[in-house]
Amino acid sequence: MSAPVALIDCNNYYVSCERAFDASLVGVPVIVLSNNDGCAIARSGEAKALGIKMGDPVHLIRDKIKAHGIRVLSSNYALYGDMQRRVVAAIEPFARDFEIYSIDETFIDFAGFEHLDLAAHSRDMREQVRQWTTIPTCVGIAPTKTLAKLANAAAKKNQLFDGVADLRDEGIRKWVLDQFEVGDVWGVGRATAEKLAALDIKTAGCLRDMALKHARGIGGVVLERLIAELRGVPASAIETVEPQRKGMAVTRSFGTPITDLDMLMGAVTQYAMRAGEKLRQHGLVAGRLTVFFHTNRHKQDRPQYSATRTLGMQPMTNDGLTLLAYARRGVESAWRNGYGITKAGVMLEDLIDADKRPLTLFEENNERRDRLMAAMDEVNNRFGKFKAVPASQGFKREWKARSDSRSPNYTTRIAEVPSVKAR
DNA sequence: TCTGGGGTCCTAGGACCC
DNA sequence: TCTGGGGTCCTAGGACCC
Repeated sequence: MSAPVALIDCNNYYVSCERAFDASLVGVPVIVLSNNDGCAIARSGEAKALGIKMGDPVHLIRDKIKAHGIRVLSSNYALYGDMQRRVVAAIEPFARDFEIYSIDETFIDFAGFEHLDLAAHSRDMREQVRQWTTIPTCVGIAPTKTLAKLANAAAKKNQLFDGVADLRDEGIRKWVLDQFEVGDVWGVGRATAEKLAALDIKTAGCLRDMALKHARGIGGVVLERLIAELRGVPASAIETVEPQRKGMAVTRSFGTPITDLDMLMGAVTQYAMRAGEKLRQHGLVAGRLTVFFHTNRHKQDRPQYSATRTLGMQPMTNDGLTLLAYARRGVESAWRNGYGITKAGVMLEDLIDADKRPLTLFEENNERRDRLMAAMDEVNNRFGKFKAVPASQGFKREWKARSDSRSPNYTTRIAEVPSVKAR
């Protein structure tokens, strides 16, 4: 049998982070909203029990929120990102190697740990995370990542497991696989689940037993690999080094629709500058920029317009003002009067390390510009976002996303650190 | 009034080459 | 009747994930 892997996953992560600093949120239904306060992207157990679904638009559940006194919070990514560091620090001593898979999930390589009682070991790990961060977690152990995902889901769903499910045992594995729907399997989305259902493949157990050749026709190599994993044959390794990123994006919905070119330029200016900041943070340059904007697709009775412009950038760059110039060009060429634009974004592709950047013929010396960017980064880091901006960003930012009930930056801004009062 | 943001991977098809 | 056979590279779009 292949070496065991585990997945440790934080329960209701964003809500749990908020609860770590606000005891009044414990024991009551809580939801955390997406950017722009649009829909529910995290729910406490109590909120789930009230029937709030992942992604429910908040304006459609107003009645429920009111009737049950559900606490509603805007998302606070600075807090969640910082808490993740603490969670990972607690996990680290328990693992030989690990892969941070998402903001609330970490895969663990337990190769060489087989002599331990891994369930007990995992319970100790959960306890460590809880002690350091108050955040509750579940752990799934299995021979493959896909099975570890299912094990984790089983640990969350079934009290019997007491937070840690080990699917290395064939009998338990079979029992669990027959309990989960095919759409619950990691990598099976709605489209594939529908195709499989038409073939009467409805549970994870059925999917495991599907003929590989048949699977290839339905879901390509992806589904084929997934079935191998369900059978206990690893098709995806634990990636312990962070892979080079392929793209980077800054996109936002607007608090109110934009009908004016200058105002759209204001938003796009901010996104391009922010994209440049992200490039510099990661020590990268980009060779291609895409700018897009569109109307509200949920309002089909209104005039719709959607535009995308992709521009090659030579030389490759991470200079904010250069990115901005490309983005402006794209927006100008695509703009049409008479539409209410509700979302726009800047995306960067062809990323490489800044020090591997190919030099082009007759390239100018960029030292002054590099210093300007470094100075802007410094100002914005020290004094807060958007303190140093190009004039085209404007000062009003009327299109700014809503974020009406964001919690304080308890751990990342000194002025917002909670204080303990002596009595 | 009102529906997120940021990623990855795969596939099909076109352009181009020998 | 009938119009090569590979390759590579690039792009757009779909599907999926958290």
